Amino acid sequence: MADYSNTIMSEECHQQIRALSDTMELLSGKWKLIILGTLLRNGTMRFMELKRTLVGIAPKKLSKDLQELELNRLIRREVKDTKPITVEYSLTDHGRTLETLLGEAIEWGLNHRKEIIK
Amino acid sequence: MADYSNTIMSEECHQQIRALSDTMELLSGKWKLIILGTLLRNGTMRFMELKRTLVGIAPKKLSKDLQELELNRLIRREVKDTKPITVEYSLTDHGRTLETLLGEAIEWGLNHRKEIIK
DNA sequence: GATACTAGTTACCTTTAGGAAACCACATCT
DNA sequence: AGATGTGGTTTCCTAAAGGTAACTAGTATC
Repeated sequence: MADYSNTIMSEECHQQIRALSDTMELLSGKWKLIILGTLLRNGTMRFMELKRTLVGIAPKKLSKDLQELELNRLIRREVKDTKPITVEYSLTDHGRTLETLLGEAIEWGLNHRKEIIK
Repeated sequence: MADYSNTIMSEECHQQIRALSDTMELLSGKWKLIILGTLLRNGTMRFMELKRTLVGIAPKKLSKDLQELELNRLIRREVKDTKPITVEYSLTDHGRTLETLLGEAIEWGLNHRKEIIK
């Protein structure tokens, strides 16, 4: 998406910006972080469980975000042979590696609020 | 902006989500991270210096993003009494506290690329 | 007086993100 | 046969993000 190839800087710097953009793009949007956070806390959840927990999300959005997260191997989608069929979503090991980063982003956000209020 | 007040979860969890949303909202967008990164590397820069370095950015966008970053006290705007007047932008101390977080986001992004390729 | 550099602003247009409502196939329950 | 629950998809619409181009005001230079 973002292409800064014309931007004046070193190759190493370009790599870093690309990595940063990757990370941001993956987590950007109104619901992705909430979905990840919810799965991080609750473990495995079904589609309708997620929909009921994330009050206000449209099924279309939930479906689309889950697909994107799955494509990026942050979550796993498993169709269970129950009747009616249920679909379980859970974090992958790779998805769980986000936990520390998110923790620090939360810390920074809390601190930022203090900075802005004062 | 984002309001998850209906979402089913504890108050503490709400605070964390708010903090995370704050952080993300601040850094989201096509250019903000690049602007911050550029100022982090180069120190103080003028408007036109930034515009020339960030090849492709429209002056309108640069101006708007700089205003937002200034409102959030991540950068400082100083009008110099030169002729013609010049305007210098630089990170605040608070802005510099982002460095470690960005560093980890870069690390995660690099690792994520390896994970996706394999 | 025309040109150019400073730091922007304004008006207009396109693209993307996201929401609302309806619908689908399949299965069970009554 | 009709209602309900599963996990979605489709269509339509609105709002926000971002790009393009032209324009401004002030100063200095040719």
